[in-house]
Amino acid sequence: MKKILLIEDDTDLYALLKYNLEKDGFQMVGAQTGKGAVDLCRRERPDLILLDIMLPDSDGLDICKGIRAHPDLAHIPVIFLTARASETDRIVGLELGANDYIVKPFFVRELIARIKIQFRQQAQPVRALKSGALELDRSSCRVKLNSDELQLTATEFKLLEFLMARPGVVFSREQLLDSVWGHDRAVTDRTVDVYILRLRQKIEDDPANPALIRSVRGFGYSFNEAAAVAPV
Amino acid sequence: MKKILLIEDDTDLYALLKYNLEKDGFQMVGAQTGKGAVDLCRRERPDLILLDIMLPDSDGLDICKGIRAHPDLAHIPVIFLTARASETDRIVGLELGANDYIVKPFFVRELIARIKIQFRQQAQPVRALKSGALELDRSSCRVKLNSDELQLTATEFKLLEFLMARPGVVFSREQLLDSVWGHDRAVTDRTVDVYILRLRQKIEDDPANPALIRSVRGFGYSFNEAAAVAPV
DNA sequence: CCTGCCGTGACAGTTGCATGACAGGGCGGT
DNA sequence: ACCGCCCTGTCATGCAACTGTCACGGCAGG
Repeated sequence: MKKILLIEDDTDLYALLKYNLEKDGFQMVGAQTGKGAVDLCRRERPDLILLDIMLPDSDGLDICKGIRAHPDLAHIPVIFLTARASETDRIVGLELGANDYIVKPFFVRELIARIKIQFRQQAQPVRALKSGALELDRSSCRVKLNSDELQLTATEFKLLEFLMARPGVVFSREQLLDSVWGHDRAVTDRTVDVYILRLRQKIEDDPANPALIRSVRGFGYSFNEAAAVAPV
Repeated sequence: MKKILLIEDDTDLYALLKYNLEKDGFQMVGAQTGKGAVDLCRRERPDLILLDIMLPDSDGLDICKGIRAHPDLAHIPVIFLTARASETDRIVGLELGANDYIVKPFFVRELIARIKIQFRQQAQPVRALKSGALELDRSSCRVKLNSDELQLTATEFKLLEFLMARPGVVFSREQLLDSVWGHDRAVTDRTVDVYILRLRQKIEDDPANPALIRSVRGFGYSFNEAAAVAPV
């Protein structure tokens, strides 16, 4: 869950945002004053900061500068919320290191969408498939079974990746050839059998009694969706 | 220099933006129609896309969807430029994968500031990369192995930097050529092999048994994420 | 029982990668 | 402007691993 620090002196707006953002699943911490905002930030380590520029006791721009100057906090996205709509204000705010600049009044849902953009950009592109003891990591092209790394060939990997991404769905040999081998390849459909065999020998505890890759006589093969919840 | 793709049918606005952005040091390519925008993108490989939503022949939202669906283009930031200011339009645009949504009329300088934010976020804040005995310093372009400085050529450095910044992730030769050499270079993919070889000869204790740069047969190469915690 | 589908082992052919050598060219020094 | 060095990119080669096919046998279902 992402933690958002909200610094806004307007009580009504503060409550409105807190309510809506919590409803959207964010954890909210906040202050209605700018004093000690950088310290608060150091303590709370939020994932994002919503910052009013015009605060009664201090300037949001200075707070932003302070955050950007702090090496441990500099990476945290800052979104300005402000009534200052002039061109100069916008430029100054954006060039000061803010990640977005939203002019009041604004739509709450647009704010939420813009917050999510900040998180989306941080999102790790780790794309892993997991099913019980079997783990497949697309980015590193590694497959683990009970934390032991398996040595799969390229075709074996692509076939397993395709099946694991669609658990429970049965694919004919022709479909697998199209999707894994490529439409242009002229390959016998029995080739699929052989690769299923090789995969089973590597990933199944008992290749003769396959628990992960299911043969569907007359149709093809599928990755067993129940494998994830299979008892020991 | 950053390359920006501008898709905007309004001739005046097109010219205005092209002029101002080029004055700011960006390389501009563009189209005044949405037809074949994704293909254009694949050819040009821009660093950012400015996209009008309402085009005479197609929908900017669809173009954005097409770009996000293409694995090689999905990472490119997209900024919508549009006269559609309603809440729903904004939300749809932002949730479709756009990185920003700017409502016409807008300030050109604000647009430029927002473009720069996209590039700022891409910039790696990490000055130094470290993995076990290997250290790479971006600012000084130096690489040390066990505190001994290595003499790397420019291409070797860029390749190592790219791989070390993304440990564990496997990249195809084509991706490496795109990212390290530049997509416009006409270079054989075997060139990558040679540079991997040269890097290994310099950074690996035993180049024949590489511990840092991993070959993934059929896929490409990756920097070994386990290298940092490798036992003695 | 019989037909057709599937599992399995072996094998020839092909691909992919590591490596050494080499020509062209850019860049710095003079 | 000239020269030379080092970088750059390509090629040829050899080896190891992977790929795809076949043939045989077993099993399931009708």
